[in-house]
Amino acid sequence: MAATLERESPAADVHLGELRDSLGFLMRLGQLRVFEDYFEALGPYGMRPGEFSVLVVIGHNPGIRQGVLAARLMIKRAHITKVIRGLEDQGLVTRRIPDEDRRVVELTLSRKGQAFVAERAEALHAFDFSVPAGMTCKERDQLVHLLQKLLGLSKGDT
Amino acid sequence: MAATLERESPAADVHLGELRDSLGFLMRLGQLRVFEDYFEALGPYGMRPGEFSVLVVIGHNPGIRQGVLAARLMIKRAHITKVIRGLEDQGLVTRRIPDEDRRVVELTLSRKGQAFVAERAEALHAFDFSVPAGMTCKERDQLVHLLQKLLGLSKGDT
DNA sequence: TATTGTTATACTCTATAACTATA
DNA sequence: TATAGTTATAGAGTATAACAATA
Repeated sequence: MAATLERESPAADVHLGELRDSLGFLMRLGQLRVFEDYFEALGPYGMRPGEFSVLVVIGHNPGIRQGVLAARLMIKRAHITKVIRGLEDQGLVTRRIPDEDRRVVELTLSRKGQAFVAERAEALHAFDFSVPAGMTCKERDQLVHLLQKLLGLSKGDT
Repeated sequence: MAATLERESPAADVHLGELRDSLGFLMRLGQLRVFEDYFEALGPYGMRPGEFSVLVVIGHNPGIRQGVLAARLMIKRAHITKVIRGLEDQGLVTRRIPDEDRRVVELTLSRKGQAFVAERAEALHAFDFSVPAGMTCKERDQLVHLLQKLLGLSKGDT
């Protein structure tokens, strides 16, 4: 009963047909499922997945250019602008326009941003090491590994 | 160059830190990646993933109740109402309120809806059997299998 | 009272294109 | 001319709560 947020109907025996083997369909539903668990575990900490991943990546790449960040996170340029401004307004992120190329924006975590991430790192870590219902720990690791391959992260850098 | 829709920056060597092993993060990016391929392959056919999966499931479950459909597809009741009305306006779906329980709505594909799905089934099938760049066919199947486990579809019905 | 679906509202995310300033 | 970022606008998707009809 903790599986779905809104399980007012028994969706048990529904025939999915070809969707049952569709990677796109399974990825979509799988993401919803995992995010459900994510919000259950981390919602109280006031972190939304998208924004938090932006903070983590900036934290690991001080001075990263906004466009590079957007490309890596598959966020559109027009959208990342809004996200970054939001984080800047909260005092979590610092923008800097370097003299070498005054078109680009370099991003860094502020003291407050570093603290914000640090405070939530443990909860995120705990969640990431939890095992989804119905899977073994080994299967979870295998899933993570295959997703890394799908995304071309297998032997790339951390 | 076919990988990302908007690759205006070399997002190559970005450090992801703990995100690299985060199931939620990987599922989110993975879904975006797969949907990118999906739109590239099936966009011309005028199918959006969400709506199309609704049609396929109704096709495989004639007379399915709206609430059951929503629960299975993890769509909120308030949202499925709009989706179904849109499909009804296009003449693809038929709604029926049975006399046994006049609260519920039973959904069926119209002739036109059946044709719509049939016309696109082959393209979908071809896409679902394609292998994402960087993966072997075996790895793709393994990924599908693990996602089915994550979603509790392993031994359930079709 | 509980259930099913609907309506209304607001917010997030995405998509697109036009714009600026810099190179 | 090309690039990096911004702005504006529209649309899709989602979340929430209040509501009507029916059970």
